[in-house]
Amino acid sequence: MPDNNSINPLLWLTIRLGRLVTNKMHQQLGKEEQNLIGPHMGVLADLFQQDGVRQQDLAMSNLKNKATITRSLRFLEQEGMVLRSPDPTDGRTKRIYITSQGRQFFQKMLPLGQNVLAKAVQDIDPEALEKCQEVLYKMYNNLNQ
Amino acid sequence: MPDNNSINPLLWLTIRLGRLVTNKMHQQLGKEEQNLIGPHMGVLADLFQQDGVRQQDLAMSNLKNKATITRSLRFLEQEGMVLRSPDPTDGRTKRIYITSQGRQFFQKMLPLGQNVLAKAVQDIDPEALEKCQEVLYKMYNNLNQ
DNA sequence: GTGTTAAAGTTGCATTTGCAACTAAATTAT
DNA sequence: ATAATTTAGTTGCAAATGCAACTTTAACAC
Repeated sequence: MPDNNSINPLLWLTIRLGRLVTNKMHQQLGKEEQNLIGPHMGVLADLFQQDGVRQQDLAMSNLKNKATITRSLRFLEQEGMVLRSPDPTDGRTKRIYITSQGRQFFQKMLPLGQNVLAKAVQDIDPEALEKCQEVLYKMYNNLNQ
Repeated sequence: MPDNNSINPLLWLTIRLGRLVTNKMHQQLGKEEQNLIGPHMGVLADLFQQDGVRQQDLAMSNLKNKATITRSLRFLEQEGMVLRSPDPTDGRTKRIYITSQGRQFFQKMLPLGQNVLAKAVQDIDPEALEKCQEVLYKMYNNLNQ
């Protein structure tokens, strides 16, 4: 039976592990890169996987407010990492593209994620990890409706 | 073989799921409670489970900077949720206690977490969930060294 | 077609946050 | 014992964030 009078450990873990991974990723970055890109990494990561999207799309996938995305993109554009071009068929919309510089930069960051991952999964059965990932993915989809 | 040229889905999931759960918890709160306690909920949650701890302990378990904890506690103290009393044996340290008002308030919040949990885990095999939780716990401990 | 409603993005404002520098107290070295 | 180092907590500052209000454009109603 569910214990309604104490904190659920699964929710607690998702929140804290997410924060821990975020912090560790941030620590992996050098000082320059921390200031350069820290909190905007998620936006760049999304664009690395798919660009040409709208700011609203980035807001939803990043789970951040669209105003925050506006400012992240302004920053990333100043740094030459992304481009904003007006949508030809919808005057309200801007399509966001990652530049080759942005892509190169992000690619340099990928091994840092591998470092964090390696530490996170040490001594964990790969099959259990795979199953865990599937469950997390289901939880994500369940909640993100 | 590990794919070093793309974003690792497990890390991505931990970060995004944590953010999603945090957002959903926040949405569960009423307007008053959002302003009252939103980002300080984690501190109150920790104190609900164990109080009499130092601010530094709260910073570590919350994975936040100790300066942030200072300010969260100042806020929570003003709201009558916590007490700060000087440690009798160490003049640098303050011991933090949750008040009965704080405990009552947090207890009212617990069902909201159950709502989020119920949506998150729907249609997931309970045994798989249990295994997943164990893996997350291991990852947390691995990273938090 | 005109008027109404909805959507995409931006800005003002207040809050949260981390870092670095600081104070005060305890611990360690010598 | 005294000096140097470490630790707990606070504060100044700059950056990130969300909400609400706003502008501009599109979609819809009639």
